[in-house]
Amino acid sequence: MPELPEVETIRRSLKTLEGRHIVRLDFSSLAPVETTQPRHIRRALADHPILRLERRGKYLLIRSAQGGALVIHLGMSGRLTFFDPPPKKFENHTHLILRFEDGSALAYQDARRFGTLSLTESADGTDNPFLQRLGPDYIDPLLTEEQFIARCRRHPGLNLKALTLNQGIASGLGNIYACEALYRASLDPRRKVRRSKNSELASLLEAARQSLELGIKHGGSSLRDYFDGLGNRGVMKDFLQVYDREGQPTLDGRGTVKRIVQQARSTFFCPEVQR
DNA sequence: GCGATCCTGGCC
DNA sequence: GGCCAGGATCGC
Repeated sequence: MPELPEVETIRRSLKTLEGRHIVRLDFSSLAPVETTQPRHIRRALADHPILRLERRGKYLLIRSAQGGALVIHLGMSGRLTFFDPPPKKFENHTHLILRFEDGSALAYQDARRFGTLSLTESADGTDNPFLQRLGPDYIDPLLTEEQFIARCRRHPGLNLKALTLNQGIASGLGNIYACEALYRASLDPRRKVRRSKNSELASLLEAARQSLELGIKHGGSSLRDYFDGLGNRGVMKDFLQVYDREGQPTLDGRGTVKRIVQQARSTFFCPEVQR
């Protein structure tokens, strides 16, 4: 479900968590398949305040004043919601509840359980297997064109759609913003990296940045499941050029949107614009 | 590099 | 009942 703009919006909406003292962590018996042992997570977080929230690609980090951080991936259906006061009974599929000293709570909910809950004890996350394989953030200003192109060139056989979805090359794009970025760069998602010029890869980086920043500006795309940490919707859906518009004109009216399947996922694109 | 696979829920 | 869904890993 959530891509970089959605996770960033959630992060910003949960600024209220900073300084809140965690007194208890309640895990469900059906936590996501990839969950670090609850007792390890408890040991790292319980009885200490939250220092701040960080983001790496689509991962959200809840950093404890103790130094370590809970590393959350929301998968397809994950949701984080702050409650003050919390309800007596939480919604179905709530797998973790952080309870704070003042009675408020943060709930992690994930029906499909594709998400992950893990830990890092280091500042840079290099001790965490998920963060370890992550490439630089697309919106990290320290990521240069040259570096991005070099990282792309390691995968000459990938088509451009698969390239954009690969979090090891650069991180943060998911299916929505991958389609949007390729449209913005006027690049055909079926084209191979080896058939692409350096200037085209550079324009893909720039297009990805603009697509993601626009998503952040509009609070993310609420298509079905996504809400920020306070339960608010994002309006980016109204600004999407091609995603979920099969058979309709692109938002800017430059052509008609087609849907194809790549890597077993829908790609929305406009053949008249993208070559 | 590609397809199958992990899950549940909503919609036709 | 079948198909689809903001994801990513794993085995061939």
